[in-house]
Amino acid sequence: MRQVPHIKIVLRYVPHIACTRLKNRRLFFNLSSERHAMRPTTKDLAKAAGVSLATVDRVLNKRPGVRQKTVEAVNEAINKIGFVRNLSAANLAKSRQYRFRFLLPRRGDLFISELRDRISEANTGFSAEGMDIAHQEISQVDPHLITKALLKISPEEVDGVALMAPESPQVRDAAARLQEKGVHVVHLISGQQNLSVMDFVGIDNHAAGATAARLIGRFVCGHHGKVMVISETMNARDSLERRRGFDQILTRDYPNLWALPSLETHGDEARAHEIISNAFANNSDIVAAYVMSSEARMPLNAVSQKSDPNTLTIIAHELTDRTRKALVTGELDAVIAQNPGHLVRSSVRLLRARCDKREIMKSQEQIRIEILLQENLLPLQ
Amino acid sequence: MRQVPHIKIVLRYVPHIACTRLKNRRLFFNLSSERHAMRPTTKDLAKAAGVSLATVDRVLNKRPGVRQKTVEAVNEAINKIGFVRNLSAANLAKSRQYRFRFLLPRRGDLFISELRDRISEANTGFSAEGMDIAHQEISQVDPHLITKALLKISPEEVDGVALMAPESPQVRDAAARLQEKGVHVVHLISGQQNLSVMDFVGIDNHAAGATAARLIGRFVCGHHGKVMVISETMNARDSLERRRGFDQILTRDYPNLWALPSLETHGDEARAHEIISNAFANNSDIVAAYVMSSEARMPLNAVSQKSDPNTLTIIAHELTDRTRKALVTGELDAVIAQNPGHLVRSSVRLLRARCDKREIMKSQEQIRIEILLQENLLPLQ
DNA sequence: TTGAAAGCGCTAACAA
DNA sequence: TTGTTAGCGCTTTCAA
Repeated sequence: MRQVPHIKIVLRYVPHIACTRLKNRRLFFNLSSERHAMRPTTKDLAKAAGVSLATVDRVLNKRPGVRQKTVEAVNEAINKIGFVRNLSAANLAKSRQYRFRFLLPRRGDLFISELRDRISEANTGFSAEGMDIAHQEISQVDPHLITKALLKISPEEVDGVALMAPESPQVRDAAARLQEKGVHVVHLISGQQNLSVMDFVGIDNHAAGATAARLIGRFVCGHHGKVMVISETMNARDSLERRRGFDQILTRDYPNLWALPSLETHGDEARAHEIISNAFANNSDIVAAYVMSSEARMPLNAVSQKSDPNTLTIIAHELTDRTRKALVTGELDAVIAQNPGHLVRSSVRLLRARCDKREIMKSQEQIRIEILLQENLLPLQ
Repeated sequence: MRQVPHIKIVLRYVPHIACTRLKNRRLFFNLSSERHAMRPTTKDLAKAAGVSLATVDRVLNKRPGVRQKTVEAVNEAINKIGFVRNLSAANLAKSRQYRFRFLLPRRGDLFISELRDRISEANTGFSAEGMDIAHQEISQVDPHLITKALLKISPEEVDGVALMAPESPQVRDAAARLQEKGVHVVHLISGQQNLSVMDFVGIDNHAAGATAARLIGRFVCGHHGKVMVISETMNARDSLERRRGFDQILTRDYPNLWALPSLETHGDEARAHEIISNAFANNSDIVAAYVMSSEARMPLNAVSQKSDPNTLTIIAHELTDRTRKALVTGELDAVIAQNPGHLVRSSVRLLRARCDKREIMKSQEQIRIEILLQENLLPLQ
């Protein structure tokens, strides 16, 4: 604790002593001629390196047109004086605006609408940081239509796209072309993961399937029987991966259980009821059901109508009003979820990092596979 | 898509067309005399409201000294022109620096060191936003010492404190006095939750205990037997709440299980071994163990030494190197965790919001109760 | 109760 | 290859 000289002057500069204000500290330290506690600025850095502000800026932003020797001198000075750039100042000076678009499937149910809500929330939350975030729905019936929607996007209007669409060669090409035009693309939830250079935001689907199998295996308690697996479609890479992960654990660790071939609802209510009824009719010993797709409403309705949820172990994906209710009533035994808010914010951070040519903390952007039971549901979420 | 007049001029202003730059847009729109797409600034707002910049600022920051009528005029103008303040500019102009301190127990093991790592990570990550984050260890043997440590903190050196310490009247008083001095305080992990006006960052411990009971109940599969409950101490409010939540679910839903009285290790390795050995000696029918405290290493070692983890269902708290390994080998059946990175970042956001007198999004700051199995562990974390 | 004006630290157009 | 300089949008001091 240092003595503050001329305390009245200091106080005069501090109308609301809530948090430290550098300006005061500047004054304070100038008076006591101790400047070390202030954070060095580009100006200090320029002085320390013996160059101009412009050169410092060039080095900091890795812009070309600086001699290697000068670059080194600046970098040395950075370490020496412990310079940390002020992001607020940089953002202000750049006056950047980031326009990001989320492309979501038009045919979506509860989970998509959850996502939409998080997107508009993100738009509100990030708008003070110069972001303009919106979503747009695209038809998913034909990869061609997705491609068309992608090609319509121009770098003059959009800086980044988060695409939620099933993988296909056409879509992949269109996304690549978009990137070349200067519009950054991340794949959201579905689409390729780890495979391409493009970023993927979503859970590891193989692990998610494995988690489902583990929960079912443990919850079923050694009973022998069949496990129903229900998906919207098995054409999507994410469904395939979930199924692979599921089968791997089930066959290895639970010989008492036998997983039936995947039932595909195609998002059609009537069809869902029909194929699920049939499965129950043809298999009297179904002890569990795994609802694999992100829209659980229809399959869940069909399963619950045809069976006793108290004796059947049911696991579904994603937390929506429907699955939350099912969890609370005991209709569902567990939900495996990826947090929509996290998905959206992670996409935004990734796109922004790409725009700024910044590296991202991969580990912080990993989307966790959440296991939700009745007991660990958060009251508000 | 509008036609851009004088495209060459525009291009000249856009050396790296990575993301939109407002400046160009300004130029662009000025040329085509369409200004509506630009985000209004305080200047625009001042003009629209017919007042000066200073007055606008006073209204925006809810500072006193403005006539009610003027306030209303400005607020109307905000809605009319759709003004959204630029946070970067505000931060820059304020040159604020936030100094936050995490006070952690000195006697901590793996989980505390995990927290420490996240704190220094946060310090790196947030330093570009003018934050200076550090941690400090305090002895927890005597509430008096915690109180003393709290009272030593001065608002001239610290803007906010995240306190991880068991609740006690003395500590509560000291924290309150600190707040009065202008140092904001949040309680981290332990300490009061919901009870006081002070913010709490951590999981709902009652729900966490209930989750543990549910998992044990389901994993044990109807076998009859006793459940061992191990804690560091039962003097802490968080342990009590976990125990309450645990008992509630176990007695209500699993009459086949009987929870033994809590064993208290007091963080002592020898004692842990002794009391756990005794418990096994006195109860031949223990089918599960719940390690309730955040440091699971010692209890886990003791339990594993005295029993066969393959037949015993074990649940512990927090993801550390030890529990991660235990999960992978099957020694542990599940881990109930609160993410240390989230805890730290949430504390920082809360403290910052308090410094800025901003409201926070309660729902976004809720710490989730994670259930971790072998299958949903993230590769890097 | 209000307003004018000088910055905050960084960026980028332009000059050299 | 480097430097000078005018802002970016907001805050705050001081004067009125």
